[in-house]
Amino acid sequence: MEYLDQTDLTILRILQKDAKKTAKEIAEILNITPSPVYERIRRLEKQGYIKKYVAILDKDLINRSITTICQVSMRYHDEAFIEKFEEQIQSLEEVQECYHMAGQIDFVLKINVKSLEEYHDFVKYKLSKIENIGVLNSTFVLKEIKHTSEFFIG
Amino acid sequence: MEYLDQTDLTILRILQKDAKKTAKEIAEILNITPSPVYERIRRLEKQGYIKKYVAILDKDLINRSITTICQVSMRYHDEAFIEKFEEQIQSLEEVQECYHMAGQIDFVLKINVKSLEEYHDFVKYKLSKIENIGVLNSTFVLKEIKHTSEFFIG
DNA sequence: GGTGAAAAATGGGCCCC
DNA sequence: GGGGCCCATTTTTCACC
Repeated sequence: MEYLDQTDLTILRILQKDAKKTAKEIAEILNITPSPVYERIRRLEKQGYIKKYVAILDKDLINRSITTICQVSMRYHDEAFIEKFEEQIQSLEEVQECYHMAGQIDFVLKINVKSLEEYHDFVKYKLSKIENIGVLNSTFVLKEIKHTSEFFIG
Repeated sequence: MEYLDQTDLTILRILQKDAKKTAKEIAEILNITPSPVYERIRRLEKQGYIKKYVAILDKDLINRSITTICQVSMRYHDEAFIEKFEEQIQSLEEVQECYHMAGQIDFVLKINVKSLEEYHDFVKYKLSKIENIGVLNSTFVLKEIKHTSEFFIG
């Protein structure tokens, strides 16, 4: 694995805040010409540092205002059950995040829905249909204090 | 607030998956010319549906492999304490997400760090320095099953 | 650093509500 | 008459040498 220099890190910091910044703009910040900036960005994409570029939408405007954190524990912990659970979670479009955890809680899920009614339907018809779920504990987000896709670089 | 038609929704679905799709490519999918696609995207940006465009980085490659979910409860629930807590959390760059929750747990945080040692330092020197924290319970992510910035549209 | 290709952005004009 | 779409043009950016 090759290491990144300060120029690479600066480029990554800029792009994870604003992917629309042009190579020219970044070049001005770095006091170099646009060409090496292009090349570095292409390299960072190719090496996998930059996975993709996405638009971040306003969840209230697109009617996904309700966010819940849902803790799930399995009844049995066979490899097969775990894998099947993970597979099924992937396909649930309401689930934005899912983590397999250390400790008593097996999985933590973050779910976005339109309304409390929709969450009810989600749990009733989708989540609880997954077999082998033991404990299922939902808590509702009152306010989003911070939510970013950025990582601290450096 | 104006409503979005199916064309708008399709554009949003495409862009939150891949912001590099050109207006021309989107136009081909929609069977229209690029111009209305441009115009709609500008409008969606102006109206706030699209908040920003960002690069998604690989957290392992940039050395943020350790993710923890941290549950925090406050000792006192004065407005002033809550607001100060929220303010201080905003400025912690290790914290990627923070939600004010309903229920016994006041806040849920998602934190990315390089190593267990760094997490130790984070809790010791940053998080626990915030006054009025009562309970602080960290659990570690063993595996990221799903993590997307996309919302289900529709 | 420079060049050809491509995409973004803009403006005029058309058609259908 | 207005909104949305198409087409043509200019400007900017990209990608490659």
